[in-house]
Amino acid sequence: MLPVVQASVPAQGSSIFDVAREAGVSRATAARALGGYGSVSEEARRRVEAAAEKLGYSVNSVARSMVTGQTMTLGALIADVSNPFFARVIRGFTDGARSAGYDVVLVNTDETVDSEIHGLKVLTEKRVDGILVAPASEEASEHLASAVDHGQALVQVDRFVPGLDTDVVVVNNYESGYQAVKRVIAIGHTRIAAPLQRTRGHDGHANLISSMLERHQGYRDAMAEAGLTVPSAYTPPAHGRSEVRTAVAGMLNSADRPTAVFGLDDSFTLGIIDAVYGCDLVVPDQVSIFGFDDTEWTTVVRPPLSVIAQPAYDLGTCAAQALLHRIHAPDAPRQTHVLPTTWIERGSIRDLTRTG
Amino acid sequence: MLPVVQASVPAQGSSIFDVAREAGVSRATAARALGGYGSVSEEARRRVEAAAEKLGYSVNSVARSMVTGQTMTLGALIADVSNPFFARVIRGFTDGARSAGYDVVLVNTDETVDSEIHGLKVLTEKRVDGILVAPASEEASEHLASAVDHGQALVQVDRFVPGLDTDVVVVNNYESGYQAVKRVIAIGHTRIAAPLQRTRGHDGHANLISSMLERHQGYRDAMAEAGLTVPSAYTPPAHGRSEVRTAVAGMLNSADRPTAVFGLDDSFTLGIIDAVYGCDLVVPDQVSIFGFDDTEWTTVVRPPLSVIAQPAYDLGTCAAQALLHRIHAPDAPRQTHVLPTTWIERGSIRDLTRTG
DNA sequence: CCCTCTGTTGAGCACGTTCTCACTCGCGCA
DNA sequence: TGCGCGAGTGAGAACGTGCTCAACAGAGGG
Repeated sequence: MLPVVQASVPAQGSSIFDVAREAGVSRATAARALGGYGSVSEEARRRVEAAAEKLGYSVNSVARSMVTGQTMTLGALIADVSNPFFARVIRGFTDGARSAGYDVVLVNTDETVDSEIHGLKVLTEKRVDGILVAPASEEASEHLASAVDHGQALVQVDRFVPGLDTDVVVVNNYESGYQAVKRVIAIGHTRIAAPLQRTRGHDGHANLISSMLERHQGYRDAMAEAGLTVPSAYTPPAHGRSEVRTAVAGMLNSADRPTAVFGLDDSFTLGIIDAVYGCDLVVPDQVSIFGFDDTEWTTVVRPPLSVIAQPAYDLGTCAAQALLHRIHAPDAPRQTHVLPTTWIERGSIRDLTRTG
Repeated sequence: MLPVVQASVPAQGSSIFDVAREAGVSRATAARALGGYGSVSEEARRRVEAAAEKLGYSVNSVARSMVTGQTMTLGALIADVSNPFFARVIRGFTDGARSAGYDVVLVNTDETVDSEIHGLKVLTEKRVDGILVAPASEEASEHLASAVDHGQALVQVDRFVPGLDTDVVVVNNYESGYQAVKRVIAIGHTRIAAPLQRTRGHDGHANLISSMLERHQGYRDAMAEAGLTVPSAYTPPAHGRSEVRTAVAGMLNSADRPTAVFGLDDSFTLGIIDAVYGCDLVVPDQVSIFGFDDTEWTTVVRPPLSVIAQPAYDLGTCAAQALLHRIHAPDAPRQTHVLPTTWIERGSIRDLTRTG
């Protein structure tokens, strides 16, 4: 009877102990050869490398993390990856992390505080080295403050909780909204609408999002500065594309129809376009539209859409850099990075100062 | 001089040992109380829970993984999260994983074999319990085969490497392309174009992607079956929106202009629309367009776009389920899940059998 | 009184790695 | 010969957890 030949590549993976035995050296020597530290003879190094190759050895990062105290992993707590804006932020974040040898665990919160709390707990237990967060609420943020107190490296992106002592990476939402509306006023518009993000707090929390609030505040200040009043019907609270569609359809059918509508984000702008088409209105002749965030589709609608473009990818890379810097220097002063937006004039806004 | 009071919540986090000491019990008892196994007296349980609360104790998942051998983490090796299709797949995948207590590490490959190899290596070292992969190439896949041989749980999504022994979750790409083109032929079109995905192999690999190939094969078979010849100018190889735009603009300006153009994916369809607009052609009067994948913008272009909709989110959840099942039952027979697509008729295809 | 059974507890091993410490050996120099 | 020195090596600690094993106390039955 032939002896059973042991499989050269065990299913459960081989440890450095197996490599050492195969190479005929101790664990310490094998570790030195593979880890590239200490001093190892040329002969031993060759044998260890051959053994590792033969056994298909793969370092166990989990065990390494036990010793080093770092997981080389970052966490990302965002609303929804399938939202194109966050998708680009995440892409930038993973690229920035990866170039420094870090990987990213992704958690979606759907703007829900409960999910954010649970996600934060899981990421903490997984001992990620840092966390990117787009906070779900300005109000309910004790869990984030607690994480910061425990020394967790945190960076807030897109929006931020006032008073939370972390690095922040945002665009100038207030100024962008203010300037865009000012431009639209300058070409003769006086009736400008801007649906407001509706707070939805099934858990009793307000869910105020600073970025949306600031954009809207910029809009209101530009209106007020020009001496224009904003009827409350122009700022209906809504959540998501279909609610915006309904709300905007209502105001477009009213006697006091706005001449321009401002979409605070991608989904709002889509809802506004839906409503305009539903009311059979012509853009920009009968109603002008402008939005926040320049997604891929803004050039395939007719007329192409004028937008405030924000550098979503760069927000992600910048956040990664800030976070890695924080991990490296925990006590360095917190920084707020404000990235510039770009006004892209296309053809969706009518110039009312020109006749015809 | 006042004695220095030790911080109640140490920055580097407390272990179960600290909790046990605080509660005045042994590590084993504290572990039992917190882990909910074995038997612990009511008194001890209360003291341990109070101590854990006071110290802000958080289980160390890394150490737990050392013992249990599982990380409760899955990996995702996809081309690009900022691609809306993959963003939705990933959302479905993370949702499916999360509902079973798993988290997801995200790695982008940009359809590059080198990145895929490196990403697979990292995920393996991190000892993820399973990996979702949208293979970058049919040809260069030894690394994937090797992972399967080593017992790594793998599921292929959107596309697959023939002969690779894993679960597969796809849509019926061939049939979808075939049926769509057959419909278009049925309403009188004979000159139908479909730009082909260009293989870009800077590393010498072919980078053939089965999903794109199958859609295109369906198109060619439908054409052949109707006795229609496809000039090579109708299937220019291109990569990405701008290359497609250029290629399609060329054929639209030629004498042998197609009456309909089929976009094999989201970015192709966008490029086709770019070209049509650039040539000042009217859709569908002068040229018809239909595409694969129903993204959010397909209803805001005029006319709204007729598409083959695919359940991207469901692909993700289905892949998560398949992967979790595989982890639980490593030797169960491999399955291929084919999810249905939906033909959505909107208004971007002209019926040539009707006059006017 | 002794024995058994049950509830509760603590000691200690294992996971796989990184890294420190101590040891051996060969060589050069006083 | 004795000593120091450096290269190379192995033993072993540490990280924090899950879990097994043995011990111990108290209750209850014979």
